[in-house]
Amino acid sequence: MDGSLLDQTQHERLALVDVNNFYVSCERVFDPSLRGRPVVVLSNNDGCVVSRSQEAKDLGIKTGQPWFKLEPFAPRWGLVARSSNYELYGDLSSRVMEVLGRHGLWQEVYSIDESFVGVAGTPDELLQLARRIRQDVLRYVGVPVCVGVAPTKTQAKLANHIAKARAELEGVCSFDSLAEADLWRLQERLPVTGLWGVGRKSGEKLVAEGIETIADLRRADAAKVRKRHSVVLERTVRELNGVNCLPPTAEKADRAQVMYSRSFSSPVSTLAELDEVMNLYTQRAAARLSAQGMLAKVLTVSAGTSRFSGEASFPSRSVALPEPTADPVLLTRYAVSALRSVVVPGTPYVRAGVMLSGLGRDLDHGGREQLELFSLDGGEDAVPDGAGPGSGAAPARAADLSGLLASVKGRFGHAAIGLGRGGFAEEPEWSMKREFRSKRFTTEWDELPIAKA
DNA sequence: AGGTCCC
DNA sequence: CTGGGACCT
Repeated sequence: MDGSLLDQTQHERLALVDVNNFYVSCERVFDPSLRGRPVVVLSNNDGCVVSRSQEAKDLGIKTGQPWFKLEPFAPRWGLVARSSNYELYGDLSSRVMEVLGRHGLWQEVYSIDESFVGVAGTPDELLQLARRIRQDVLRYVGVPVCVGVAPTKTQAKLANHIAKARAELEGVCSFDSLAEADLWRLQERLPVTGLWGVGRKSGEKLVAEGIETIADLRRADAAKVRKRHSVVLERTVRELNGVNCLPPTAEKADRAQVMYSRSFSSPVSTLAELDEVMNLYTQRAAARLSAQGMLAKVLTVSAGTSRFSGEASFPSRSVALPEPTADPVLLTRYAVSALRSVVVPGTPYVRAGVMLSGLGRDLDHGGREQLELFSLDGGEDAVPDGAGPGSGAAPARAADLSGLLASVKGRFGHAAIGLGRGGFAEEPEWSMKREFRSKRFTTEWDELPIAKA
């Protein structure tokens, strides 16, 4: 039956919306000169390709390719590289999600650039809605998305792939608007590997059993698939047949650990520099910790030399903290001395990290995310409510300090304040290489785009 | 704990 | 080709 012509009943469906070439698309929002050209976004330290524009894909560039191998060809190809700018991507991501949320009955953010959205309507209405979603994201945020609409998550993923692959669909594919026969024909031509939930391993195994296309898998006996493979794959089969069996991805449970680990642009071998590194990294980790309202019981520091040259060494050390804390001052002190105790001066370290674990909820944290700047300086405001006489003045101060740091950074930029070297505006020498980073147009006051009328 | 998958 | 997280067996 051709849904779009005959079927006027209401359906509840899922839309899977994702941004095309997300990082590259973000870069293009603020730099239109990148449109229509091959563009790649590089990983930390400008190491290798993590996102490619369509034009870059057409050149045969693969994700994971090291930039230094590509760079010589860049001028000839007109290829442009950008360092990753996660502040920008994170911010644009939340704007995309906000727009999607307006259109759905419910929303499940699946990753930085994709989201499931609950939709309902007749087949025609669903198709219109999908088109409107695409238009709105383009108009309000400026990035292109594809939309796949179907009865189950697996099918919605598939619909989304089809929307991407077939230009004539203009970024939108809704199963209810396809004739059943056309849908089968499409699935007969698509390899089973690459379907959501079918990775390389099970893909190979399926092919060996004669299940080569998505249509083959859809026709397969679910019970047999479960026996031979797994319940996961059984669910995929059932989902392909229109039976919802993937529950909403669970609310993200509290993290078990917070880690901040980076490699340097150039090796670091002096204690003074390693102190600086620990200073900065621990403050980053502590900020994340307190943003999530958690306290840590254990701190682990580590450093590492290059794996490629000579004797590799990966010194690390864990410290049990005297009490659960998120206090950046305390944590930084422990981190600096812990790393000092395991590191050998003169060794060329290329990366270091701080991990906070043994996490628990900070019970005193509820609803106090946004601390006012002046709550610290005197008056009754300096005494947090609920703190009885003699009880916990020190932890309260720590919480306030985290909030204060976050709030100042939010208002005046990341370099505005910090402990020790953390507050220096100038980047230290070992800072991650991000030679081609665009401005943080939407999250730093000093980097707002300027419009001239 | 190890395997698999996904982003 | 790197790392992290989630889920399953």
